[in-house]
Amino acid sequence: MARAATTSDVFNAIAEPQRRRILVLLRAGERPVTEVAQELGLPQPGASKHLRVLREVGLVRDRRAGKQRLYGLDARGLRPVHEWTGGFEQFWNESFDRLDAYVRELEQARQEEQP
Amino acid sequence: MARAATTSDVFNAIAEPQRRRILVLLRAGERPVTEVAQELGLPQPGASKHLRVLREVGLVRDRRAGKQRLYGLDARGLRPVHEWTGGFEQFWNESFDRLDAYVRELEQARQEEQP
DNA sequence: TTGACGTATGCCGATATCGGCATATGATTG
DNA sequence: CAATCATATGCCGATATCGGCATACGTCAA
Repeated sequence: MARAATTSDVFNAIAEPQRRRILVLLRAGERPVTEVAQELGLPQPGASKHLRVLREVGLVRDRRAGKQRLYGLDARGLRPVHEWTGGFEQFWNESFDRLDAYVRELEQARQEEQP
Repeated sequence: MARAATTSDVFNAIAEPQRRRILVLLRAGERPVTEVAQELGLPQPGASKHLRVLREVGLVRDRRAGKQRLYGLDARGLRPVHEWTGGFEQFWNESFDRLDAYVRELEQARQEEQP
């Protein structure tokens, strides 16, 4: 192993809790950094930085509105994530069965230990 | 800001490309570390470490099988991610509209600049 | 222009991360 | 028990990350 991917990809962008909160907040509509920071209880520079990351991966767009800069959601980038996880949907339920099978195997193995 | 969440949560676990590859591979069935490493072209220690992370967040289970230790998928943990992203589904399409609106705004603003 | 507001950036410290390598630990078989 | 195969760990280096703080930059209004 020798260092690999980091930020600048959607999976990483949403790995950060604060950024997830920001995205959720922006579902309610565009907002200037200040408001984001305030509503989430974040320092302004922090909010700014997170928004930068989100912008770089394309999850957020910004537009000037006079003195302010409004940030708005662009959720299209989340679709791949949704689809990727969706690829495991059939396993969510199956997992239980597998777990059962596994447990049953254990039981059996234990019984065979002391015949 | 002062340090926050890291690994040990599903979002972070799947932020790593290699780990995503491992999960996909395990959809095809249980495998010992060696096979995972081999099929993905990873060094064994590397594979072991990634599997450890995946195990810690519960995306993977392991069971002994004689000399080997078989790793199997437990996709249940991916469900929250799927659902979280699903919460933005309605915005995937809407985003286009917003983009259009945004572009239109720009046009208008530009025209107002040179009347 | 000067000021005032809104926002981004730079630098720092603390801490994780991932990969590579060597090696320890575990289990099985002879 | 020794040898062997399977797997996990430890340690390292390079690099990111996130947060905090101060401060630069940008834009508008008087």
